[in-house]
Amino acid sequence: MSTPSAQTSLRQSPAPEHARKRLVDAALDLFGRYSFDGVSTRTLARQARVNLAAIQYYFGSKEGLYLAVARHIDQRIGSQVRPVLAEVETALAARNPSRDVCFAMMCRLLEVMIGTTLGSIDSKKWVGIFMREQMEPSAAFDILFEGVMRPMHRCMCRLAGRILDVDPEAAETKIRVYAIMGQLVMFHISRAAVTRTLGWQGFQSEEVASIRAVLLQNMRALLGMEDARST
Amino acid sequence: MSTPSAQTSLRQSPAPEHARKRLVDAALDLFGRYSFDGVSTRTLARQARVNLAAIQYYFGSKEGLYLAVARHIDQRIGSQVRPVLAEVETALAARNPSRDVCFAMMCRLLEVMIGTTLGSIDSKKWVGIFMREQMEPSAAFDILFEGVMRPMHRCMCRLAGRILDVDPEAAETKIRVYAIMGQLVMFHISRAAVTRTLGWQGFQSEEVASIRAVLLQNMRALLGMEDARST
DNA sequence: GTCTATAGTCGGATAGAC
DNA sequence: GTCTATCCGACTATAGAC
Repeated sequence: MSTPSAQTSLRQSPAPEHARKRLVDAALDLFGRYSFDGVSTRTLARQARVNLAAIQYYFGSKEGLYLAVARHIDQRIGSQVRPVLAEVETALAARNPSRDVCFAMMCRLLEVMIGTTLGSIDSKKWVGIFMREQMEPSAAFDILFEGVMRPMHRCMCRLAGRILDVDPEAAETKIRVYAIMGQLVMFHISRAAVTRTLGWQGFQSEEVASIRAVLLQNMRALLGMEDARST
Repeated sequence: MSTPSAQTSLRQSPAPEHARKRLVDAALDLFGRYSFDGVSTRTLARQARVNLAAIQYYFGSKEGLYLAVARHIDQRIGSQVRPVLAEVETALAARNPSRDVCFAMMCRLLEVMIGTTLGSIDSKKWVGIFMREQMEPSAAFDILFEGVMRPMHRCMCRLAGRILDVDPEAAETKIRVYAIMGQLVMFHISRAAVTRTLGWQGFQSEEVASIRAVLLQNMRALLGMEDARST
């Protein structure tokens, strides 16, 4: 839309030459909702409003398109997450942050995770792909795991290590951090169950706020930070 | 095997007339690993060592087989879970159990969940179906949700309500219980990530014990039961 | 770069013999 | 109840015009 590539008047194709981008967008949506096997190349091409042959032309195969989507997710989410992680790592390396500061950073990471997932409108698309890769890893798993999940987990382990005064590399620490992350993951995985149980229509800002409040409260409890808490 | 239906000698088919059961077993395994769309009827028939037409004959369609699998899971898991839930409900209704007793029952429910999932050998099969239905509900979701998940969640909410002295029907209580459940769900969903991070080969009894220990510890923290805890 | 047409394969389902 | 053979639609991928 920003590049006026065609001087001719209106064509049939709404966005000239951006077939590649439109394919990735459509694939992100459709793969996220219905899984790789659940979407046909015809459906992808139709939703992207490109020709069927464009998938082979740009990505070599349906699987190539899927991997392009994984890289897209990694870039999109990574660009939001990695700066924050770098900040925390710097703080951990340079200074010797106090327990309270580490806890604050831990909460910040949780906020980032909530913000990029539950809080984001288009999160439902990539979260579906992300979760499915967790359950049934393909070549895309490495991209997503190494790019986003492992750095986040490692960073949280270091913070938890300082807060709890335990070895961040210990198996128990890693498990505890996974358990913490699991609380958030639950609301993605079991979205249908949660909304049905609570009579929600979906995850609007109010519902997300309720979840965030519980998760922050739980973070405090799980890291032994509760000094004078009311329940 | 128990019904000697054929008086003839050994046939090609290893189990006479139990085509139906073998199809459900194969479908449980294959659907659990590869999802509904990821498995063809030919693959199903081959693994079940039945004829291709048997799927239509016994279940009407591939989808019919899938629903039969969902009912099978509901029966199989329900038979283990529902008696415990009934026990807890009875205890809650009849007596007025103390906080400690409620906490013990809460831990018991967690143990049941771990035992039927992480602790069970063939759990990986049905857990995959269960989780996929959570993400992408189909007609099978109602069977699994109403049969197993909702009763479990409701029961845990009642216990949590007494332990925390809050309304078991309150949205916050429901969310807190979902968060608790999420800790366990995480280790199913992110099995690949967890094993890779921890250098595990899978979830053997030792690994499950590590997870159980953390989850029980967290349960204590999340329900405010920590009187004199070290960490 | 974009399109049509089609190759070649595999999918779920069915008919009808036994 | 079980099997073979087959229909027919849908699939991914490709060839080649423009």
